[in-house]
Amino acid sequence: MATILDIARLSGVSKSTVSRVINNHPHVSEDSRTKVMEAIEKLSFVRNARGVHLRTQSTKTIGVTIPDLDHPYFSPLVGMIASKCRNVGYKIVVFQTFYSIEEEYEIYEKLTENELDALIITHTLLSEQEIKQRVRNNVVLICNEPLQTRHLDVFSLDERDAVYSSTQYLLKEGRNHLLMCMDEEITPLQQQRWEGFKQAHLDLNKICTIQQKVSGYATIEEGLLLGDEIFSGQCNYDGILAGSDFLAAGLLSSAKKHGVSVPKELSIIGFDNHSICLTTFPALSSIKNQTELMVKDLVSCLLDRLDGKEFATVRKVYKGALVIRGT
Amino acid sequence: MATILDIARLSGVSKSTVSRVINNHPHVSEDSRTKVMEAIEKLSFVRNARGVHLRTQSTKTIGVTIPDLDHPYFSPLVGMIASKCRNVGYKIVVFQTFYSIEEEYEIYEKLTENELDALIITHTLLSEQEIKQRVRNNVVLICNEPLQTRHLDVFSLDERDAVYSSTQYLLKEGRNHLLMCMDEEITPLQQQRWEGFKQAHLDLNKICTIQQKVSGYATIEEGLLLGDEIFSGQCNYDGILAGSDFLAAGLLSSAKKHGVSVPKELSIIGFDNHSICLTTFPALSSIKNQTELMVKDLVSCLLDRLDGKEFATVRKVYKGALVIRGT
DNA sequence: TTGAAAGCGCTAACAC
DNA sequence: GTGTTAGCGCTTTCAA
Repeated sequence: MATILDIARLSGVSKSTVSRVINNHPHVSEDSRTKVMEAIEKLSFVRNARGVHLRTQSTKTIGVTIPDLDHPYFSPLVGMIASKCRNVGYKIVVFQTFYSIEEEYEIYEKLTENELDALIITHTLLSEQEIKQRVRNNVVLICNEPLQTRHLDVFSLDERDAVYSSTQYLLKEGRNHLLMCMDEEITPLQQQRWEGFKQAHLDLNKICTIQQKVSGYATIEEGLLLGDEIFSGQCNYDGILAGSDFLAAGLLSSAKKHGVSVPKELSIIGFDNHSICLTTFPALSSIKNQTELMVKDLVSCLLDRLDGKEFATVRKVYKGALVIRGT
Repeated sequence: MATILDIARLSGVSKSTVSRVINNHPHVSEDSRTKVMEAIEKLSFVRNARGVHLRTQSTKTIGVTIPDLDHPYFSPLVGMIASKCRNVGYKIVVFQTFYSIEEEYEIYEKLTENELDALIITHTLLSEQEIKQRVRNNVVLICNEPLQTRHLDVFSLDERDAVYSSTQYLLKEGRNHLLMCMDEEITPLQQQRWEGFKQAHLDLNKICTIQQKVSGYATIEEGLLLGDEIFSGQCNYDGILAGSDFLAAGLLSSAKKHGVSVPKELSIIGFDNHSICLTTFPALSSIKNQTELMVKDLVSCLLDRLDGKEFATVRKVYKGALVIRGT
C-alpha cells in the first residue's frame, strides 16, 4: 500500500505538498499538482483514513442506536437519518440494543473511545442522568424518545396528544371499553401515551377501564398471540389502541379468526401509518407522525453541535394525526 | 482528554506498561497494575480508538451494503449479520445504495481507504469484475446475490429452484396464465428467477406467457399500483408470482378492490415468508428461505478471511421452500 | 509556493 | 517485569 511518502518521493516533492494536492488546497503550483497526480495514478494510491482520523481527531462517523434492525418503524427512521447524514459527509454506524441496558452501555463506551463523532439515540431504557454520565461531553441527540432532559437535545413526537385525540375520537364514536396496548418496559414514551389515554377518558367523563401489557417488540406475531388471548373468551372491548401498525395488523387478523367483526363490534387503531395499513382487511386506521420533519431538524441541530456552536438545549415536539380508514 | 502518557506519568510507570494493563497482557506485576488502574480511575481515562486503529491497522468494523434500510427483507438480514458480527467483536457500518451505481462506487472507496476491515454486499448492480477492480485485495463477501464469481465468496439462495417449484405447483394446480413480477434492473437474482419460471413451463409442456416488469423496490405501494394496472381492465392471469411479500400484499389488496376473487380466480405467491403473510386476507402463500443459516456460514467464512486463511473461493447455495397458505 | 518538523495516541519489538 | 524507542499515515504550523 502506497503512502503519501511514496508519492512524495516519486514525484520529487514533499509530503506536505502531496497532502495539499489530495485535499485540494489552493497555492499549489500547477506543475507540482500534475506530478503528484501522476504519481498517485501510477502507484494507485488511496489515502488511508486511519491516519486522517488520528490526525484530525474526527472519524466523520455518527452512531445511531436502534432497538432492532428488524423493525418497521425504527428501521426506516434510521434509514432516513443515514441518508440525511450522508448528504453532509457523515457515515452512520448502526448499533442494535435489542432492548438491553448492557448493550446500551457498550455503545456509549464506543462513543467515549472516540470512534464516533456523535451519537443519536432513538430508543433507550435509561434516564438522562445515566446517559449523560456515560457519554461525558460527547455530542448526543435523542430522536423519537420524549426524554425529560436538561443537557441533551430531544426531538420527539407528541405521543400524549396523539393518543389523547385518537382516544377521544373512539369515545365520541360511541366506543366505551377501550384497551390500550403498551410495552412491558415503561419508557417515557409509553407513559405519555398512557397519560393521553387516561386524560381523554377523564375529559369526557368516561371510565377508563383497563390497560393491557404486551412485551416490547410490537410485532405481528405478538398481535396474533395477544389476539388469541383477548378474543378466545368473552371479549369485553369495543376499541383497541395498538402500539404499532404491525401489532394492530396481528390483532385484526386474530379478531377475524375468532369471529369478532371489525369495525362493527370492535375498532382498532394502529401507530405509525405504515403501508401495511393498506393491505389488511378492512384497511387499518392509524396515527401518522411527522417523522421526516423531525429527522430534518435533528440533523440540522447535530451539525451545529458538531461545529461546536453553543446554544441552549433543544426540545422539539411534533404533532401526530389520526388517519381514519376502515377499522 | 487523558492519554496513556498521562496515566504513565501519574502512576510512575512507562507508556508500555499502561498499554499492557489496558490490554490485559500477562507479565505485569500486581503492583504496577494497581497503580495504573488507580490512575485510570482518577483521570477517568478512556483509550482512544483512533490511535489503536492506526497502530493496529484495523478498525474492527465491517461495512454492509443494503439497497434501503426501509426494506422488509434486507433490513432484518442486515440485523442478523450485525448481531452475529458483534458477537465476534466487529461493528457494522450500514451503507444504503438506493439502487444506485454511484453510491456503490463510493462505498467501495471507503473500503480501500481502510475505514473498513471488510465489506459484505447484499445487493449490487455491478458484475464481479467491476467490484473486484474497485475493492482491490480487500476482504469482500457477497450475501444473497447469486453472482457468478471467481474471486469473491458468495452465499446465496437458490432462487431458480424456488421459483421453479412454485411455478410447477401453480401449473399443476391447474393455473395456466401465470405472471411473474420482476424488477426493472436485471440482476443475476432476477435472471435466475426468470429461468426457473421458464423451465417450469417447459418441463410441463405449458406455454410461458408474459413477464411483467415493475421498478426495483417491491413495496406495498408498488403492488397497489401494479394491481390497479393489471386488474382494472380484463385480467388475463390466474396466478402471480410476486418478487416479495410486500408486493404480493399490495397486489392482493388491489385484486380485492377490483373484485378479483383470490384464490378462486387468482392465485398469488409472495417471497420471503414475512409475517405480513399472516395479516392479509386470505393469508399469503410465500417462499421461505434459509436466511439464518446463510448468514451463519457467511460470518464464519468472513472470520477465516480476516484471519488471513487461504482457501478456494466459497460458493454456497441454500434451498427455499414454498409455504402454502390461502392464496 | 514549498519543505521541515512536530505530533495526533497507541502498540510492540527489543533490550535489559 | 519493565522501559526505550520506533513508527503506523496523515495534517498543519512555521519558516523560508
